[in-house]
Formats: sequence, structure tokens, C-alpha cells
Amino acid sequence: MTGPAYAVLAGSIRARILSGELVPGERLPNEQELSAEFGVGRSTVREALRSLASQDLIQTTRGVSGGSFVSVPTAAHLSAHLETGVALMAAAERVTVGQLMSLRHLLEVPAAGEAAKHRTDEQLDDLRRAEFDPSVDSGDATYAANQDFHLVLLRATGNPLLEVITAPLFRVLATRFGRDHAPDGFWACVADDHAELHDLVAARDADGAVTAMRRHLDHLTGAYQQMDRLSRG
Amino acid sequence: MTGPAYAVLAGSIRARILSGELVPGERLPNEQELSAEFGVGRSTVREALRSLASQDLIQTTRGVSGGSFVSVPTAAHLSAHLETGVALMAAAERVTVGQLMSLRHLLEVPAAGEAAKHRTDEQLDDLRRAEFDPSVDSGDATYAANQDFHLVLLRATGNPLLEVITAPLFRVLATRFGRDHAPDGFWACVADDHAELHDLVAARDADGAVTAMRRHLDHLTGAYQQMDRLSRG
DNA sequence: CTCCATCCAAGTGTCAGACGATTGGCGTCG
DNA sequence: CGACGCCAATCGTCTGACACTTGGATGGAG
Repeated sequence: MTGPAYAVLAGSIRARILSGELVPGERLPNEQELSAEFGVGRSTVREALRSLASQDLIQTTRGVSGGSFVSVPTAAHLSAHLETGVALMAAAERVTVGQLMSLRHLLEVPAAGEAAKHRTDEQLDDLRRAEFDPSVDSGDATYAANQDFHLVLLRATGNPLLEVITAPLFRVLATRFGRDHAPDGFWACVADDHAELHDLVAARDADGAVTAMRRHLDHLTGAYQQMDRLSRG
Repeated sequence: MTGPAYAVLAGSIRARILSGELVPGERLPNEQELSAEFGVGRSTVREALRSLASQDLIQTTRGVSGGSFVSVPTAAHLSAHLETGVALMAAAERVTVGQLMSLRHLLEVPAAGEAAKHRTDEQLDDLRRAEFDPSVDSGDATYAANQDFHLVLLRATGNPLLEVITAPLFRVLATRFGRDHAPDGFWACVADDHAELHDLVAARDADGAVTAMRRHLDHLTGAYQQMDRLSRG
């Protein structure tokens, strides 16, 4: 019950949401009512609402049918928050490239096996569309496709949390080492690895996919750490 | 550049932070100056700042030496955000108990091996302190100690991201299945598993720790899913 | 009866101005 | 030299007002 009033109010509403007292989709009282209910001014109420909104706990719309509605954070929301957090921690050198890649190993290697087992034909198509030819595609296209490939593979495991957690990791790595500084043949090597992974997933060869993903991530780890040393001088 | 002014302003400052133009520790212009610089009212500025603050991108203090300072989100911050997000997704049944436990397997099983290899004597002490005796300790004490044990083990790996990601998972599970509905002998079984893990980590037996952790999490998975069925039944 | 334009009500979005509260430095007085 | 108190800077909060957005209600034209 300490601290600025907007924080107290935000915490109070937040607790109501977390406890299930306020159900997703439910509409909060309007700003005047909240202001009266808690005995604070409307500006204070609004600051509390902005706080909650930026945590994706509520969504606010305007108009006669508008207001603040309790919402459930989506996988994309969590992923985005995690990405900015990890990016800043990496920039502040609180986590190393090696630690990021180590986590990718832990998650993506078994994920490749799961994907090989559970993939649908549709997901296999998605995987195919996410391949690229570095001798043909533009830098931006390979860059985006590279990310998509890993994303699709994670999604094919059927566990949404895998994507939530892993996507931020390689997005951070990619924005850091993305378009330039890649040694000659790097993208070609990546494309080869992806093609191999695609074939193994197509054949539902889980063990093979696991091994291939491990090797692929080893390649990436080496390349990233080399780029990291270079960019750091 | 669309949307409410507070969102535009928040996005603008946020971009400056992400790009490194604003360095951690740096002080933003005060609210009046921001208000003048962007041509908006002070309330709008404040709503933008609340938005950034609740994402841990800035910290605001009062007084003559006060102001808003760029900050780097800590591991604890990220972990807390992830926890509320995962908790809500679980409550909304967008993720299942099985998926949560599956992620714990992926992360904690190899983590046990790493911890066995790299642990310091100090961390071993921490691990010992986090053990408990369900026949002696209170329900709350076992509950807290159970979490601590896994936390300490993750911390001993040396990779802070492991803790950031895994801690929310078992905190969500624990708050859901924590104090009650546990079948007879559950906590005793957990305590046994922990004691065994402690001994293996003490002996630097990485393979043994991995196996023990796998079995421990299998126990937990079974118990949790049973509780889940009951509470839903 | 249908369709379209208009008006209206309920909300949020934004601004201006004022005052309170907190903090840390500075100067005065014992 | 130290303690106390004043003061300036800054955020925190309130009030009141008005603009903007949205969706429904209203009412007239065809």
C-alpha cells in the first residue's frame, strides 16, 4: 500500500486480474467511476491504466462502446517483451552470445525432434516456404526467411511456449549479427543446413533432425562468436 | 506515427533506448521539457513515462535530483513479467500443465548436469539450505524451499537466462498446485528427490544429476497432471 | 420498408494551471 | 564544526475543460 497512488491503483487492479476476480474480456469501470471509487483524480487513474496496458493486462478503446477491457497476453506479446528485455541485457553485457546460443541449443535441438514427429503436411509446406537461396534472394529476404524457418519449426512442436521463449533469442542475435559482417559462405552454409533439416522433418526422422539441428546450431555458435569478437575488437 | 500521442511518445523514447541513443543511467529531460520538445501536454508525457516504467525501461524518482532514468531490465524483472504472462495464459487454458512441465524438462534436466559440473562450494551450501523436511517444516516453508532448491540449481549453471525463463514456469505451477490437493507422501517424495540431487551435485556427478532430475520432474509431472484433472474434474 | 445522413451520448484523449510532497543542497545559527 | 531549517527542482495529484472517436438512435427521402 505504499508508493505513488497510480502504482497502488495499478497493483490493485492487477491483483484483481491475476486472482481471476476480473475475467478476460470484462470491462472495467470507466475512468470517472474508478476515480470516484478509489478517491483519486482521473489523471492518476489514467496513469495506472497506461501501466497496465503496457503490460498487456488491459486494452483500451475509444468511443461509446469503448473503455478498458481485461485481456490475456498473447504469445506474441510475451515474446516481444522478452525480446526487448534480452536485447537490453545483451547490450549491457549481462548475458553473452554464448549463453544465448546455449539456450537455443537446449530448446531447439529437442524441438527439432518433436517437430519431425508431430509436424503436419501444412507445416511442412510452411517450412519449405521459409527456405531461401542466398545466391538469388536479397539480403533482407534471406534474413527474414532464416528467422521464419526456425519459427515454423518451433511452432510445429505444438508447444506455444517454445516459440515464445526461443524467438526472442534468435531475433536478438539476428538483429545484432544480421545483415553484415557475415563471413563468405555463411548464408550458403545456413541454407544447406536448413534444406537438410527440411528433408529430415519431411521424412519424420526425429533422431536425424535432432542431430542436424545440433550441428546447425554449432555452426551458428561458431560464426556468431567470431563476429562478436570482431565487432568488439 | 499513428495512435494516441502518449503511445507515439512512448514509442519514440523506447526506440531511442533500444537503439542505444539513450544509455542506461542517463537522465531524460524533465516532464516540462519533454512536454515542450514534443508539443504535448504534461499529462501526455506522464502517461508515456508510466508506460515505459512498467516495462522497466525507465525508473522515475522524485526530489531535486529526481527524474526519469534509463534502466536495464534485471533478470528478476523479466522473470516477473514472464510469470504473470504465463500465469494468465495458463488460466486461459492457452497452455497446458503438460506443456509447462515439458519445458521444465528441456531446461532443468541439462541444467542439473551443468550445475553439477560448475557449482561452487558456496552454491552447494545454498542448495543444502534449500532442502526441507516435510514432517518438520510448515507447509509454507516446504513450499518456499521447494522453489528455492530449483532456483539455486539453475543459478549454479552460470547462465542467468535459465533462471529467468524457468523460474516463472515452476512458480506458476506452484501457485496453482502449491499448498493443498497434494496427495499423501508427495512432499516427502519431493524431499527425497532433492536430497538425492544434492548429493549428486555435491559429488559433481553430472550424468547422475541429469538422470535424477529427469526422474524428479517425471514424478512432478505425474502429480501435477493428476491434481489438474482432479481440480478440473 | 429500406437506406442513408445526421445527431447524440458515452467514453477516452489532451491540455492548462495550480498546488502538494519529496528530496538534496546550501546557508545560517548555535 | 555540526545541527537545523530554508529553498529550489522535480515528480505527484487534482480540477475543470474541451476535442476526438465510436456506435447507436433518429428521422427523413426514396
